[in-house]
Amino acid sequence: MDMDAFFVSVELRRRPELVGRPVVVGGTGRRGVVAAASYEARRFGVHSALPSAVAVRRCPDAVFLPGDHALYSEVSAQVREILDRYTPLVEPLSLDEAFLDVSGSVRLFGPGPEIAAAIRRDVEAELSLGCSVGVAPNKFLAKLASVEAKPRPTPSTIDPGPGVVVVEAGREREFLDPLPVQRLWGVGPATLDKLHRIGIRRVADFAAVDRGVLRMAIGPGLARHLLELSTGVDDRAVETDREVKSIGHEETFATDCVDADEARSHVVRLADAVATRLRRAGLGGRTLSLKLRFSDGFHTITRSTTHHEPVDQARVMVELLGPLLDGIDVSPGVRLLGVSASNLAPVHHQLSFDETVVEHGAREDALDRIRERFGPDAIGPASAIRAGRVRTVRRGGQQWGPDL
DNA sequence: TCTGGGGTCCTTGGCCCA
DNA sequence: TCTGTGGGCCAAGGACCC
Repeated sequence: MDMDAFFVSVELRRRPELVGRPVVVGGTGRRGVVAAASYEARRFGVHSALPSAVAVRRCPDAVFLPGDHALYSEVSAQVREILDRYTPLVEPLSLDEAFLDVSGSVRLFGPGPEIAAAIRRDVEAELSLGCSVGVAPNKFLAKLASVEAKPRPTPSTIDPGPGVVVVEAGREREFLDPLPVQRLWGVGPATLDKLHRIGIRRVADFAAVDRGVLRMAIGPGLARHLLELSTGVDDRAVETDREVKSIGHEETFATDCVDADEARSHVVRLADAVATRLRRAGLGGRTLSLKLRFSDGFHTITRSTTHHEPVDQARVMVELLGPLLDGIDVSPGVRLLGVSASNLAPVHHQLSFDETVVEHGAREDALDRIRERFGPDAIGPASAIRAGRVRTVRRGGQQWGPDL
């Protein structure tokens, strides 16, 4: 199940006067990108991940909206409620997409295509939103089928699309063969280029390719993966509760950071946000990573360190990340800084005999409680203050680029 | 007037150790 | 003792996805 132009459609419910116009949700600043575009905007070549500046050029008449992550999460939860009626096996992929295993629901609700139609009816009737559904024997094919089911913008009009596309078992090749190879999961720009060089343009071309040549071109792992997908094989189950592997925050600045002290205060702020989320999840990260993107050529580096025990305190995180940051020259200009924690494991403060950690743990617990009562901006680490103001990092708070 | 923020997974290379 | 070798962990980077 895949919501149609989700963020834009949610916005149009409260801005009905914009229906039928090119509408773009995303970053409005110089370094912003498009998060979602209405089908009217897509006719001008505007699509998600396109730099906002380019989108403005391609479609000067488009209405740009800043986006409201909290609202989209709320609506996403309402969609989820509808999906839950039809099966307990729902795997959310993002706010606007989910896999459903309905193999156990057929007796109650009818075959897959009927369930798909019922879900579309419910979503439309109760939420005034459109969605597309792919019905297939596995996740990979269902995902591709849902894309085929989507509305299509044409130069003159918008074709509403079939809404539901079914790929029946035994007819996988028929469906897959004519598709361009970039539609396969795992084929991005880099791999596409390599595949083109060895003459693979459509999924059908995999059948004739020399396996050795393919392995040489893209590596054995990806070769095996794509050969399976090209024949419609995908045995991944629908997973209802996938555990998180990492928690992080990153931020692109409106103006480059060239000063080491300023960079450090950004790291303090980001670490504080990451630590807060870790504590909320009852987790700590053994591996802490720093990410920097330089303005010169979009070049990105990461530096990481692994601690003997999971960390969920911002102060400890900064202590560990500080030396990594000190080893990097920021003077050429840094456009993005990120902090993330991986290698996650539960943290048990009460078992620690290290007085310092216990003391600071209690302090950060108090921080969490103050934020719960008075809001996320109520308090923050003093060392994160620049220009006399605490600026906290919020999930989705700056989702699509800086404001300026 | 060029590229966000949240992630996942894979590969490579170094190091340690059995 | 010397020399491989292979596994496990770690660090860094890259590709990809929504």
